[in-house]
Amino acid sequence: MPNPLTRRLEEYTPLSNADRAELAQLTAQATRIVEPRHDLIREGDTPSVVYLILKGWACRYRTLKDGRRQIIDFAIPGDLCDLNIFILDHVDHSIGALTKLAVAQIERDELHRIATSSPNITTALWWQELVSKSIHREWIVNVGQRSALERVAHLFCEIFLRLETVGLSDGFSCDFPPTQQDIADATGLTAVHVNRTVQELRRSGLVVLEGRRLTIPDLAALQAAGMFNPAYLHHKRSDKHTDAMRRASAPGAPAPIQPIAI
Amino acid sequence: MPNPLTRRLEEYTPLSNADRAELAQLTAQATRIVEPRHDLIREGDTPSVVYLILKGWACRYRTLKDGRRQIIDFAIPGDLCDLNIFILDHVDHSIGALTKLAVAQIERDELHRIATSSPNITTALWWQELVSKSIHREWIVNVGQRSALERVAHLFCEIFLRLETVGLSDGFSCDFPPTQQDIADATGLTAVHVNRTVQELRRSGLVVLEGRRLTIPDLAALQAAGMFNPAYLHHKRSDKHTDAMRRASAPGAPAPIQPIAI
DNA sequence: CGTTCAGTTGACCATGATCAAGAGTGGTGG
DNA sequence: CCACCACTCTTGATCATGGTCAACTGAACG
Repeated sequence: MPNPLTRRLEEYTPLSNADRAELAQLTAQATRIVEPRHDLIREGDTPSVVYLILKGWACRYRTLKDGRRQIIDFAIPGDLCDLNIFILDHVDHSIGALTKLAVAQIERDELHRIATSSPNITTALWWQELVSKSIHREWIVNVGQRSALERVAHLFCEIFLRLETVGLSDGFSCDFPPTQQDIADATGLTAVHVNRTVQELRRSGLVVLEGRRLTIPDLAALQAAGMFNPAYLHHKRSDKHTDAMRRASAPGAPAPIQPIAI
Repeated sequence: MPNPLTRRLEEYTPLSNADRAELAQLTAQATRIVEPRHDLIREGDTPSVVYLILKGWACRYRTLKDGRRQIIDFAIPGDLCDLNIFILDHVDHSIGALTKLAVAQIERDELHRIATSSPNITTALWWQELVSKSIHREWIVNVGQRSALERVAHLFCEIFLRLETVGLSDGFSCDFPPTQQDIADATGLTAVHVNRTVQELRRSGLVVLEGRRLTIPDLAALQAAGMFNPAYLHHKRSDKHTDAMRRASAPGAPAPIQPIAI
């Protein structure tokens, strides 16, 4: 079974055996362990390495001066943290461990070497970066427009599908370490209201959430309840249909993607 | 006076005269005019060009099936739309014109040529991409955690500073074409409540908003009211302090940024 | 076996939504 | 030039979603 990063990247680009070997090597870099509820990176830091999550969950978050906290995104195995250290000079958000966390520390130079030698990997890395931006956009919609029930349902759908693409679901259930307070911070609700909302989802049979494990008996139903449309995740599978249609309607069109140098 | 794109990019990287000439050429590409309230790109499209906003305002947005609309970001002169067409195969959001809009259409190949020949420009383009991602993050915080008054104040601060960096403010006022309904869609409020909130901001002397023009008599006061911290915009000026501190504390450190090929 | 932390429940409250109507403004065509 | 239309802004009355505060339960872990 391939490692999570390889699985994620192959979600987008077909990789050669050489590419896979390169990625395996990345994964084997110096590993750092972070204890639950400790920070991997803190706002204002200027990290010199890129972190690759090998095992465990983390969350990106920002805090306001008066203590309010907003979780910006969850990070799961296969996610890279802060490719942007190549460009921006300090990180603008913190990353905290939700569980015990194992991360590979990838040196700038190492990543740079791979990026120059394996264009497939580079494209796939940027793909991950852009998908995570698309996820940000969806979160703005989530907190801005959806009701409490929709928000929580939507979050469950997203997490489940993202875990699925890295092989961390068994088809209808997955680990789910965030506490109700974490869900609250991610959805812009309070923990009390998240509790009531989760109970409602349970009552209507849409989710089973217990013992840090999430089960979704009927994904389509939960998606409907959360107004969830997976297109924004830009997964291969969810794009298949659109892809096929586009190729059919634009016969002479898309050459393989032209990578852009940076 | 340099064009808005040049101004924006120089906010990050010093550009050579050759770089500036290249950018001027980009700006001189085929121009497209879009009427107010019409779409430049629609969700699901697979555009073959990158748009550069020359004049006017646009907004990125997503809509839910039942008509709810969330504005994800405003786009102003100097903003590039969808650099990601190099990687993702369909756009996941629409871009609509708020005013009459003039955009330059930059062909993939053209951009690719410049990217390979001018590393400074490439870095600067990716910088813009990453900053806009950071802005997305801040919007999640805005809609997720802030009160109505804070949200609107925060939006005003952001827009004002972004316009300032492209030379579209006179120090304390700027154009502001979005309607109160647009502000509502951007902040996750209703138009009625935005109206009351704007009135409150007016009453306390924090903003003057009339005739599509925004005036901020006391920016520091408005920033305080909106819990606004400009760090997330990654502007040169707001980073100066941190930069200086970092250089002082890490003597042997940061070599010029290693661009990563893609 | 006590302490801690997540989850749960209830009573009450407030922010912001909804609905509806009217006022101002600008553009268009008769 | 004026009448009309469309759009934005404004205001009031009422309502509902979700917040706040506080107490209690239960499981996990030393």
